[in-house]
Amino acid sequence: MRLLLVEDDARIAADISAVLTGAGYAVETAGDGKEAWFLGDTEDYDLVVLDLGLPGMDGMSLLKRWRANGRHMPVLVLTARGSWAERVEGIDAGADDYLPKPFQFEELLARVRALIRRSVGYGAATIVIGPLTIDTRAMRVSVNGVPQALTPLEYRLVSYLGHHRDRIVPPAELQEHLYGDDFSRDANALEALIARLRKKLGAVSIGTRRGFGYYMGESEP
Amino acid sequence: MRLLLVEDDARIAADISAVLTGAGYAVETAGDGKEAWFLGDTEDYDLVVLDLGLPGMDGMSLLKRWRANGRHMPVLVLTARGSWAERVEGIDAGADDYLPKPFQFEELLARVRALIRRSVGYGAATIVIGPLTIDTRAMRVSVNGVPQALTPLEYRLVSYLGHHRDRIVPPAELQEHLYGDDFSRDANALEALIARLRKKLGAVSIGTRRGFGYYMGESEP
DNA sequence: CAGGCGCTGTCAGCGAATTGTCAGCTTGAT
DNA sequence: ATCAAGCTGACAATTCGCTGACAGCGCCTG
Repeated sequence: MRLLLVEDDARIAADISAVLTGAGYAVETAGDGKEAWFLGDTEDYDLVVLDLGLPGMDGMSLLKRWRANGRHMPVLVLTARGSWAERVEGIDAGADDYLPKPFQFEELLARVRALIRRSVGYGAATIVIGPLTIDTRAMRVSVNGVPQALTPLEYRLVSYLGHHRDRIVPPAELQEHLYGDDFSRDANALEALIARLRKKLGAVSIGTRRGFGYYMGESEP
Repeated sequence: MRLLLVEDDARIAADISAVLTGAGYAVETAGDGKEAWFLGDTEDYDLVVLDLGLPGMDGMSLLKRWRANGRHMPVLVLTARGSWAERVEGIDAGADDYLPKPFQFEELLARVRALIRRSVGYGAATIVIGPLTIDTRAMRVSVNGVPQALTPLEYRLVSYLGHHRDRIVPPAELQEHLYGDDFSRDANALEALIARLRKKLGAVSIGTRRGFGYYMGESEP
């Protein structure tokens, strides 16, 4: 799961980012409205956490412009001023949920989970592919009912492939979702990761189409 | 996805073309305004990348004339002079997005993706030619509903011919698309590739017009 | 603070799929 | 009939992806 965090206060951004990263999400941060606009308009995120009252561009108009451009990702709005009028305006603008500051990180996580579940699984919090089961709520994976201990990166990988089942995912896309914009990684890092994952899940789980990418589920020609 | 790149500087054109091709688009290049006008007016592109300041015909009037002729494909304008007045004029003329030079290729790709997504809305981009179906999103090809295992190069070849159906494509153009500027390859490499592809797809699929080139679909003189 | 441990990136080597090359053959045009 | 363009099968070279080992890093524990 790939998240965009829009927050101008660097200190707060770092805290929230740490919490979300710790929960297994790939988090990218935008510090001002312009950057947020560009990222949200051009990249694919599974969810946006948006703080109102940004420098550069008002958070509310940012949201409106995304929606006007047909961007439908769920947006969780953080606001210090939880007035009723603002809530209405925000929902009009296309916000999916509100969280008044200050808040507990627990609650942030719960709402993030709820929004993602609502948008990706049509209510279903588990993905089943053959003998493999991915519980996106508990972030656990089991094979033939036997729970597997996956590392955070491994989980993000199965999760992404699971959400895009029956589709060939190019390595570049996986890199982007796993590592964000960080281009420092060797291409081999991904291959090593996949090798470890296959060892844990059993060879049947992740398929390769040489020259194209990886997939889970039915995609064999 | 089929793109037209209008750029007079051959060196820059080659670079951009390579990047876009690498991202999976079928790219054609026009080096001057007249050629661009002709191609943009007669062929169907999913997006045009237009550099202003061309010889032969001003990019801005080119754009205006396309729009006047009812061509609605998205246009991404590249400009060295990102002045406010010019932006306004460009948007008036029908540009969908601006990218000031110099730019990172990453950013170009992101904007191209965004424009295409906005215009087609992730529509199922499948090309059907007789018994042959090309799913450009899943990068899969099937004959009479039976999926075929194609190698990356083979796929790029059918994809290109599919995008240019009913048109004779000269071997040189195919070479350029498949291999870029890399002239090291023997001319026979392409013929060998086509032979392998025909074997997989059935002989009916790719036609030869001796002395002119290859084609898919109908091509009676 | 030292030591241990789990996670992940890097490296090097291997095997296999993909693709280029070659030589000879077929086909179509003049 | 002749010749060049194009086709094809075999083979070689190259590239791609996989794997096991190792090392650096951060985190936890004692």
